[in-house]
Amino acid sequence: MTEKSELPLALRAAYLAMHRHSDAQFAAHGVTADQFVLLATLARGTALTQRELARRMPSDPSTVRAMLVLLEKQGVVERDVHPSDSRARTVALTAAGKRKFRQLWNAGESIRTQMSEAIEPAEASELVRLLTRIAESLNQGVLSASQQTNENDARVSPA
Amino acid sequence: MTEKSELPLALRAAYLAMHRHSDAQFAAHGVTADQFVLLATLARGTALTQRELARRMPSDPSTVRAMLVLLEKQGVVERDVHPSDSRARTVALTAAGKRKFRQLWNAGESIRTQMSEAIEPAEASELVRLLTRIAESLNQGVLSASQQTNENDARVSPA
DNA sequence: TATTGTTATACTCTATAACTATA
DNA sequence: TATAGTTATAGAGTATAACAATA
Repeated sequence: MTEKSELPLALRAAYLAMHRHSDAQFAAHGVTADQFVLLATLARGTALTQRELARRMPSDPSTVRAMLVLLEKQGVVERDVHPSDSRARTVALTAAGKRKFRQLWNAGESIRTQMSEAIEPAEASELVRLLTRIAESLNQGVLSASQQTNENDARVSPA
Repeated sequence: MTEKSELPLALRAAYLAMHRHSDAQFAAHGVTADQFVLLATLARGTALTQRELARRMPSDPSTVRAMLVLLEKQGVVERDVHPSDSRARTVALTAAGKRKFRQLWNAGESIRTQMSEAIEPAEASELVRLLTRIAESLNQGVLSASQQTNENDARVSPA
């Protein structure tokens, strides 16, 4: 019962600490922690549609659009018409965006190190497992049918 | 190495899921998840100064002030001059604020239940322990001397 | 001199709803 | 009819810097 009421605040405290340190670290590179997540998502799955990008963040399509507009101004992201669905637009890192992302990944290394070294290696994998399970449990029944596509779907090739 | 790079995203995913579900749950009561955290902080340590409230959230004093202005309009929070330090102001829940907080606590019960039931009880206490350790590690050296006061300090009685 | 809080200001993220164009 | 994206709009959190009042 104690953990039940403490867990939300502990989760919040850990996330906020990470988020603020990340913002501080990335500020020198002109991006926010959330923009870093967007770039990282693109780096792992190139040429996603905006909708698919939003689903993976996870975030809202209109939020993602606002972020993309900012990132396009920086020249790190570009949008092109989708080859088979002319309603849709694909999003990808530019060459400059890929360089920027590598810089950002290195800039974030100290935070990742500090987080993983705060606990034992076995505890880290346990922690990831528990966090993932909680996220899945909370999101149970929230995703619409179209959002439940497989991670390997929704590339440029027809979903 | 896998966990090291996955942990940040897993932490983010779990927090965002919780935060969005909380916002949705509290929206019917006219408050946000972050405002709930502020009210909960007040409920546990009445008559804090704004600065101390910000430290415990944790948040920024000017952010907290913006939130307090919104909450004062709702009549759930009141600020009074500090009895011994007339620069400072104490913040407390009004009677209506205490009622509101009890409603909100009940409204959040389903989320707390869902989170704690997604994992084993023993895992829940482990999870809280690991999250707390990570937060502490990240905040190491960040707090200024005045912020490192004991949890029992900084009430209305002289700190 | 240092600290508490306020004010002004600006930016990012968030999200809903109405809309256009296309599937 | 449903879907992808845009636009307009609004609000909420975040944080910095300059300032007044007080310790």
